[in-house]
Amino acid sequence: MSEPTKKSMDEIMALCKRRGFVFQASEIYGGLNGFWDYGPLGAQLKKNLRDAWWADCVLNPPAAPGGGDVAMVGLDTCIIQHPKVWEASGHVAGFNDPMVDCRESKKRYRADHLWVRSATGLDGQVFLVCLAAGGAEEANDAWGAMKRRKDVPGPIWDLLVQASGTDRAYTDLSPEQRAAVLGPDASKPGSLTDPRPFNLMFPTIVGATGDWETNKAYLRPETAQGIFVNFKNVVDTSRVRVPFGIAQTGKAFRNEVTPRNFTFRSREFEQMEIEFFCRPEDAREWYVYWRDNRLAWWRSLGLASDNLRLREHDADELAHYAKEGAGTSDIEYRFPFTFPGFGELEGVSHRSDFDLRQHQQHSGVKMDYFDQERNERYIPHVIEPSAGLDRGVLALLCEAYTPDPERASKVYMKFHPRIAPIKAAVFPLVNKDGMPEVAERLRNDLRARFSMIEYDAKQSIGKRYARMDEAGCPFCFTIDGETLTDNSVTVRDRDTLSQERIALDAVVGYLADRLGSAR
RNA sequence: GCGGGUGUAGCUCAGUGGUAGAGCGUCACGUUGCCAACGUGAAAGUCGAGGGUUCGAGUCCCUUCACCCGCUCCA
Repeated sequence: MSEPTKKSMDEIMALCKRRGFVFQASEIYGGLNGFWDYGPLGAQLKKNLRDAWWADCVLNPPAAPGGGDVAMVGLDTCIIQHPKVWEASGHVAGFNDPMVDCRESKKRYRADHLWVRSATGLDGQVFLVCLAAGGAEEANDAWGAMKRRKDVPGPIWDLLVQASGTDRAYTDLSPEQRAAVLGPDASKPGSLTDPRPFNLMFPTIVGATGDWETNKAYLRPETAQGIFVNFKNVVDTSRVRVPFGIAQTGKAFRNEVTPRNFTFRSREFEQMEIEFFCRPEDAREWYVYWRDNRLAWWRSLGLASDNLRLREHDADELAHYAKEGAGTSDIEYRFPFTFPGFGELEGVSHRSDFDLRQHQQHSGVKMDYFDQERNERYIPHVIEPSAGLDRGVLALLCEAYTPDPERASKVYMKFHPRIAPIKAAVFPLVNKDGMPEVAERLRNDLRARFSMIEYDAKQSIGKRYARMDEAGCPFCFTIDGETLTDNSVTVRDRDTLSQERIALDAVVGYLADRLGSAR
């Protein structure tokens, strides 16, 4: 195993454009920040990844911890849900955090993390600010920590020592008072902006004559809630019993503060989410099951190098629904733009019974589940493996990108055959002498049986191999003069460049063996 | 949101005030007959967009958009 090296994101992006994997959205109008389109090869690659996920999570999930079957069903819910869904889920409150910028230090803070004490400086009253995420009690500790710091400049130190009074929220100050506030990382007062709201959800209007006041709705910021609000429907109609899971893929939308890093942080993106419902006592066991199986799944698609890792969250970074749960972890990939760091591909978290309980409370509909085997009633706990489909595609593109100065294309895409957009190519060595007829017949046979099959009779054979290298096609079958006499063809392997002769009528079997369940 | 950089053909880039260019790729024809071969030819550009200065702007100025990098943010 060679040392991981940093690939050039610029080169990967150039190839994505050149070969039709990814285009900038609305490109002819100058593009739109945070939006990307998939070209012909990218669309197929993304579909292959989505299909592999569905096949391995819904249709044929890994065996249960104690052996035996795991019950999984699929769902496809709306992008626009009732606005109350997002009040219940916490997104209306949580996605509207007011933020404060510091003009001097260029830092940005959540307004509700800023706590204020007053002091009297040379120019009159000054307000000091400290940073504390937990609330007023934690702010008290934060002041103590500030006083123990050795790098506080003298004038500020003088203010700090005499700062007094109870902690007040920054958001409670008047505009005049804010002008006298000394930011946590500033040297002079008045560098902080007013709190500005950040609406991470996309608002929209339902109804052709709707107005913003009465008909406001949101594009979903996650697919998960569509599953939770259908929990009862699935239980009542699908003959599933706890433990079981509901899976869904689909678009989600977030007004990211800073879309960045190619498709990694997009404002429109696709998720692949599972909500797995289980008894509270079994949450830890199922958490471990999904965490380990999801990691193994990404490995099985070719992200098998040191570029993939599992990271358990620390207690202090857990989301509101996951505190004190069975665990939360990220499956992370080392992207060129995060190198040597990692970026999140999938999060596996124990959401406890938070969501079902919230919806029960807000809707008034009972979400508890009667377990007939145990004769007990409870609201199930949830283990959520939530993967980013577009991030998965990006990781596959980055992992596959393999520079090779020795070959004509200088680079090839080493996709796992299962997710490679083009499964195989068929070439007549020469576009005459009966070869095209045989090649076209083979192409038709393969297309009837497998996914995307490329046919190319143009230009030299070397160029055609090189084109397939950049597209990441794993196998090329070439019909030559010998085929016409003995019905054999050559197979050219993308990764080894080796060729072998096999019988024409063995090609279908050859491909089927190597593509496995993927077609 | 702040700072830095970039933006010219599908891709990589040259072009410092005076006719829009090259290499590669793409396409056609010929030749070749297993790794971007060769020959001839062709298509392809709102020079990111808008405004200004100028006799004249790809080039200078202003504004704006997009992408990359560093902060920031990331339920």
